[in-house]
Amino acid sequence: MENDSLTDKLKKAKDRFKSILEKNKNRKTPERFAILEEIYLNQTHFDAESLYIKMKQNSYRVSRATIYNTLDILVECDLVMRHQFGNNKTLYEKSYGFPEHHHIVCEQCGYIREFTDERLNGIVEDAAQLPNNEINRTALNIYTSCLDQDCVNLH
Amino acid sequence: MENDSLTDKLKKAKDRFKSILEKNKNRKTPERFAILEEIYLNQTHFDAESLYIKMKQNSYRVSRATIYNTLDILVECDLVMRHQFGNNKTLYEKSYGFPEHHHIVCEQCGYIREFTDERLNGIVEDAAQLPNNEINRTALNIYTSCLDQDCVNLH
DNA sequence: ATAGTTGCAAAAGCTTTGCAGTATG
DNA sequence: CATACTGCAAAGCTTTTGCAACTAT
Repeated sequence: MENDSLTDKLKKAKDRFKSILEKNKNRKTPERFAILEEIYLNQTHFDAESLYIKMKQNSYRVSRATIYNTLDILVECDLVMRHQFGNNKTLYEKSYGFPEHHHIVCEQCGYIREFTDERLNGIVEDAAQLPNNEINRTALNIYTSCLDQDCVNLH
Repeated sequence: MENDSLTDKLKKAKDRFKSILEKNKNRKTPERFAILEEIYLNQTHFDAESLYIKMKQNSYRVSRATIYNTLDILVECDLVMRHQFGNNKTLYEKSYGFPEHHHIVCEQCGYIREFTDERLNGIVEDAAQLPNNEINRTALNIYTSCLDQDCVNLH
């Protein structure tokens, strides 16, 4: 599934969303699917406001309230991940059908790179050994600075 | 130094703060040292507002603006670390003289545990290998849920 | 003396909430 | 046709900013 095209991934995400909404007796409104589509056909690491603006530009009129509400649901459904990279801004990222990964964030220009490392699993499992707990998610963020002046242009 | 008493650590933190302020030609105001003292003699993982309230309760009157300003400086001086544990709140933690560690955060009750793992260093070094970058800090956060109802009481 | 700091209050930025109207099941 | 959902605007929270008054050097 990780080799699917963008539209394949969108389709699978929609199917998942549909079935979870049905299971939970939530309504399958056009707004919810339009938001999911906007997210899955576009770039990763976005904030709520940019998503709002982008949908307005695409002539799809949704309110901010619906954006926030739907993002909450999508996170709950494991279709979207919520991140915080140290600047008091919440960023989101499509996640269903994409491999788990971690982030390297430049504190100067905000550029975000992704990486994976198998060894992390062992660390996390060992660390979280405590009765009555279950791991929901793990975030490993590496914050860097560019050594050159023109940080933004380098990436 | 990691075996020093709280007051020893405070003293060393004050010395460091003093010398960095002098080096940068910043003023050594009583407010700045009062805030440092409040932080170093108290519990870890606090937010700006609680610090503000606590100082007011201790009859030390500082403005919120000074709290935020001083926290910025303390972070810059490596005397305090800034954290975000996924709930849009910035938490701070005294750090000078305390071993580096990572966090396990219960998403239900907010309880925070700390852990260390030597193996992480290798992962971080391998991940961040890119010219013109330098690592400022690394945050590994494990988010959990309690499986029991009375989550808060269990910890 | 002078410029860095403080305090206060206003403003900014992001997110949540209340409510009237709408549309899904 | 009942009620979950949407849109809008207001409110809430945390953090930042502007400016006059103060004080460390």
